[in-house]
Amino acid sequence: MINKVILVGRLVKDPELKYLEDGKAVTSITLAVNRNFKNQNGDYDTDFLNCTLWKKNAENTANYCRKGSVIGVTGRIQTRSYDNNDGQRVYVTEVIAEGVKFLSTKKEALV
Amino acid sequence: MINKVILVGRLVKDPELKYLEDGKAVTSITLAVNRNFKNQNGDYDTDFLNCTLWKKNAENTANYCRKGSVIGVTGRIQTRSYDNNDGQRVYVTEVIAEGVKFLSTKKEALV
Amino acid sequence: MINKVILVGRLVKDPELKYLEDGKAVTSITLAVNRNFKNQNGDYDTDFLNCTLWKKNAENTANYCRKGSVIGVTGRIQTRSYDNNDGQRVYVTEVIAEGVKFLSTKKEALV
Amino acid sequence: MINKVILVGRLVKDPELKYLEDGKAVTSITLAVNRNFKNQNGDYDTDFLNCTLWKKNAENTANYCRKGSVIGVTGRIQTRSYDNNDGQRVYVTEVIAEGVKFLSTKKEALV
DNA sequence: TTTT
DNA sequence: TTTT
Repeated sequence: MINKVILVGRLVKDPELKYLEDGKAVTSITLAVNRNFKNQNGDYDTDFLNCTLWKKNAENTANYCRKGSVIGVTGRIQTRSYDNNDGQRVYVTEVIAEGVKFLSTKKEALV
Repeated sequence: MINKVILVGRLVKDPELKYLEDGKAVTSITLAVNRNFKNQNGDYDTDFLNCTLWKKNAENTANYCRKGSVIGVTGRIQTRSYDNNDGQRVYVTEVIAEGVKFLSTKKEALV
Repeated sequence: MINKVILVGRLVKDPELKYLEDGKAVTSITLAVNRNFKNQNGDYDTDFLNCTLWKKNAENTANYCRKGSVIGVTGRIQTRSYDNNDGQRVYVTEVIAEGVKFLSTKKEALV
Repeated sequence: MINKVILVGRLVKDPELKYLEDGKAVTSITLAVNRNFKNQNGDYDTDFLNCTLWKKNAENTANYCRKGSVIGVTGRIQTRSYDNNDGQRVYVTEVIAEGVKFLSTKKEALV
């Protein structure tokens, strides 16, 4: 089946790089993506989309991006669930990045 | 900014059509989208993705699709949050459909 | 930069598999993709989009698909140019497939 | 069927705005999109992709963008053919923009 | 938990 | 709450 996502948005905070026990790099980021159309009050809502980056994508993003950086992410939507402390099932939907593109001000980021 | 999603998957149950007070048609569906790669146990996981359809898209899907139907959805990811009965904030991520395509067996569905 | 294409359409003829001198498998297919909106005469135009598939994607498509098969292709748009026999420069735009999904009638194709 | 394209690239020259006899605004632009992977010589090729913009998208792009501006385009691939002066059939593939996003340096362009 |  |  097909599952493709393409996002361009801004980092809501500095990315934090972690390493799993097996040495794999991971970073979880949240992208603020402003909508292109106005709501009933006449202003633009924004969606806050969680993305998970792996390996080189994780390391590069942690190295080159900061809160406010504009980033393009291509990937897929993934769902998972877990039981929280209150014994309730929590459903999580996030974007798993397959590619990342740095689009911020600095010219070199745009190559 | 950019926020695009393209999915092809199967309906996990019959779609239920509702009408809001203002007369607008809505349908919430869940698409089962099998992944194209195997997990560590050697089988294919599937993601269950909630999509919201509006107006003609909602009505047509309710009329022409059933549990198991293969559907293509194009749209965007949206986030929203609400407080549940226990006073906890719940975060919801769903796909808002802009286009829907019926891809099931019956030839006429594929036009 | 970002360059993503997602198509679902029908094969206009049986795919022909070739092998390059280095042993790499290639298949060039044309997808007929019906538009979702009517032209001024009230009928649906269709776009005929050339796609190039490599390796396993090429071999599987040649093995499992025929004229009329419904196929999903994800990939990127590529441009190239060459000089034809009359010494004229010809510009070619085609889709390079990164993933292929068989969506035809037969149930097993849809896994 | 499904036909979706998402591009982020740079304008290769200033956009030229035209108006058809019926008053509709059109702009044809070419986006230079650098590939994310190296060719056999170790450098990055770039694809030059023709896009056609209509109405407000055409006017805004002509007003706010210049050669070198970074632009996001979402839309579909379209094919058409015509006979050139030498009586030869020429096939054209281009991207018809449905949405445009200005991503250049100037902060305000990124809202 | 939210960016310009 | 999960489809083939």
